[in-house]
Amino acid sequence: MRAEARPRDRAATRRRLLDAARALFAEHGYERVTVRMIASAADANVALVGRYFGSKAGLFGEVLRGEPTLQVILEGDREGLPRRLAEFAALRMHADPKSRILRALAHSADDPEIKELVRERLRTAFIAPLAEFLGDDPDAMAKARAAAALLTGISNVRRALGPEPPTPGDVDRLTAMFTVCLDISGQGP
Amino acid sequence: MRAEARPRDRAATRRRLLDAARALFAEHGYERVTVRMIASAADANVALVGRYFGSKAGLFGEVLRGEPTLQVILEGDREGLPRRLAEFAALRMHADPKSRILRALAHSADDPEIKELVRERLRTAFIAPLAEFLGDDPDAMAKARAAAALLTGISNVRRALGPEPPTPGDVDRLTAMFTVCLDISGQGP
DNA sequence: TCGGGAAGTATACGCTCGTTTACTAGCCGT
DNA sequence: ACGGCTAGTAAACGAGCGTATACTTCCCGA
Repeated sequence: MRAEARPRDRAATRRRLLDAARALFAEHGYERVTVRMIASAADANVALVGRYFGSKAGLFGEVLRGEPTLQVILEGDREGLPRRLAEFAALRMHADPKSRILRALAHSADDPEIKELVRERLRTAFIAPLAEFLGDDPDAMAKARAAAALLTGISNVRRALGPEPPTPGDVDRLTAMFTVCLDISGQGP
Repeated sequence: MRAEARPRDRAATRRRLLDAARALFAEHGYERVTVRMIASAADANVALVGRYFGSKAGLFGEVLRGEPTLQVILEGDREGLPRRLAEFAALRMHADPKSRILRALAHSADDPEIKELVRERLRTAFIAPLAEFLGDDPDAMAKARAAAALLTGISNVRRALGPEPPTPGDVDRLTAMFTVCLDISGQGP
């Protein structure tokens, strides 16, 4: 199949590889994805991964760098934050392809280079913004860490046990957990 | 070195392999551990893994089967459970070699056979006992799942960001999170 | 004592991985 | 129109993986 050839376009091919890598890394994590899988999904040649991104790790790094942060969830009132986090964790994190990168964070390699990329990403995209949102609370970092633990843990369990759709009760429970985690007293409806 | 030979003892060798596998799987997860690493750590020959356990997956399954459940933590009063869980998550889970297997659960393969082993283990060793402890609450399963999510997530974050020793405040925060998660009203000192 | 079975060993097989190299083919300015 | 930069390709490399096989070494009971 694929009878007709594609025009030769470095930028477009690079983007196709990046998109394919983003989807696959989010779905399976770093180690379970091969450069051949990425190239195949992008309908490109394997060698181009090396050519355009240096290496598989370089490509992974660029994927991480391009992923959105938690900024969207943080925009809004303080009282509603726990529920926004809970809804993100229960509903959006797995459905929205732009948010699934957190799954990859949860089960990636202990290859030092990759580990450093993941660490940096988890800090700058999640914990640091959340801590900043919490203000000058001296425990802000610890609270953000605990929230990150809950968020990634939800991803783990859903992955291991099956992605059954969460009930409203589940979202309420997660909301309560985020509330006490972040020490936010106000409670939504 | 190792100048003198060991007596030939099938049972002992098997046990050494099992112990080495348990430690390594707990430390690195299923995929990052090779049968050669296990054999080397056990000071045994690679082929014996296949001989005694059938395959790497078979060995992994036997490791999981031999791991203790949460039973020890569940023994005790209902009000103290959240704190026992929090202390386990913050302190014992990473220090006690007998408990570290939960780390492996968090970042293991999506090879179907391994995935099923992990799923089964997570259910029978953690979620099911915890749900049973909670009584005939119709939400018991959902609560246990959320608790499992928090527990494995803590492992993730500690692994990714570094295992800095948790502060008493961290344990208090986790206690509060487990409390609202399991909907246990009583609060310890 | 000595032969057979079992414990343990060395090694090779087939495969997949990330990466690299040598090559082909298309476009564009002159 | 054509030569040269460049996107894209095919294939191979070396390493590491799980596994299987043929072999050696040891012990113990007849």
